[in-house]
Amino acid sequence: MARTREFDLTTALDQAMRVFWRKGYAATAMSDIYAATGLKPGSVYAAFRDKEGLFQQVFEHYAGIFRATLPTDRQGLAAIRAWIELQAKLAAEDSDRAGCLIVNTVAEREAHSPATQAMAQGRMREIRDFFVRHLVIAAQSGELPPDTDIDLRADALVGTVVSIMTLGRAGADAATIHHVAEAALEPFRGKK
Amino acid sequence: MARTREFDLTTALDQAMRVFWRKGYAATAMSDIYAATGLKPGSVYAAFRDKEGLFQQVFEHYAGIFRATLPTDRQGLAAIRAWIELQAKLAAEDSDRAGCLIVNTVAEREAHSPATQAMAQGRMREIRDFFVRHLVIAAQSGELPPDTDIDLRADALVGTVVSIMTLGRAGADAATIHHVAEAALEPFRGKK
DNA sequence: GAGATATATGATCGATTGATCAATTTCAAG
DNA sequence: CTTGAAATTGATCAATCGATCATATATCTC
Repeated sequence: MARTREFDLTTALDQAMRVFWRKGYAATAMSDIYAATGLKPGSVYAAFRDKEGLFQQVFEHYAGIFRATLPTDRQGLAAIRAWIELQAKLAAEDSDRAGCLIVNTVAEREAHSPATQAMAQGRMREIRDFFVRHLVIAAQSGELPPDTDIDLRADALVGTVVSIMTLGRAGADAATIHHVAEAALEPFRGKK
Repeated sequence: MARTREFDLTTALDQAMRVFWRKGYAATAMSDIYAATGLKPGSVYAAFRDKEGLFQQVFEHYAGIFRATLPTDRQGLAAIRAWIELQAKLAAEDSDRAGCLIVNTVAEREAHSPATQAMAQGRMREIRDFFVRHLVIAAQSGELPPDTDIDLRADALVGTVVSIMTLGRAGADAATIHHVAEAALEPFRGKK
């Protein structure tokens, strides 16, 4: 019927992702995308509709990768601790200082359409749900007191992640980032 | 000798500030500045050199206002508590969802020149110094144990502020922001 | 192989970007 | 009042923005 696509969609999304991730949406020009992917305008627009469409697919691509960092082999406080420490490590080691595309996107709110904003808010909710889930497990298993304020602890942990990501993007040094993570895990200290 | 300026520099900076604050640097067009200030291109460029020069003066203008929010009538933990709670209140009530221009600027690092980045990093340091100063006072006055890890506590508090500002910009609801503030002040709870 | 159809290409679109400029206006010094 | 210097104005600059297009090319179905 027709000619086949010569480039790999996922590879292109991955290359475009790095640009949006590092530069942000508004500061990224389509010419940056052409340079990063090696594609020409026509191919990009045929495959991704427009800049916003490209970003949304990039965002979903990122969200999938990001979701894979959530631990599945632990439960309760161990899962929370492991993930916070992993993210702190990644943020402290990230030489690109790109932060987290989800946090970057909700923070660059003005530059995005309502539809894109909603996508990003959805992913933020997903992060919060992860914390709630494991906090509930911890409270039920006796790791945390039964009267633990789950909402407060979940919001505080979301705040910690946002902070770690933003500090990473801002170029804060590793010690600062690890201190933030360490302090955030203090309320769970000494509990198995 | 010459014609006098017809507009007030500080007023213009204040009007331009709101635009950069809300939209970010990259997403702000000079035409947005003309609209916000009522000035024409020639006047803006004559007074502020270029977009970067304008932003730097806007940034200094903001930094002055921001510094004035730091409490001077309290010391030690009371000062820290008061300021964190004030910032949480401001972030939760901010209908513009603009966040904090200092945090926004370090987070939008890629869009700024090294000189502008350095200015923003300097202000971040200033915030940290505020925490260090009052933590030292608290430790010396017995509000905190003498062996308190000042660096860790200061970094954690900086992280809290970054988190509150970013969540505010992201449009998080008031409860989330207040939860972050509340959890951050927990290590100091019960201490006079 | 022929025809149909999707993709690749790169020139090019109008709009907007940051910035400049000549012309005009205004004010202070002499 | 004259004169020089600074400020205002609005047109306009080249460059870049996101996006489109006609054309050429490649692939699948028949």
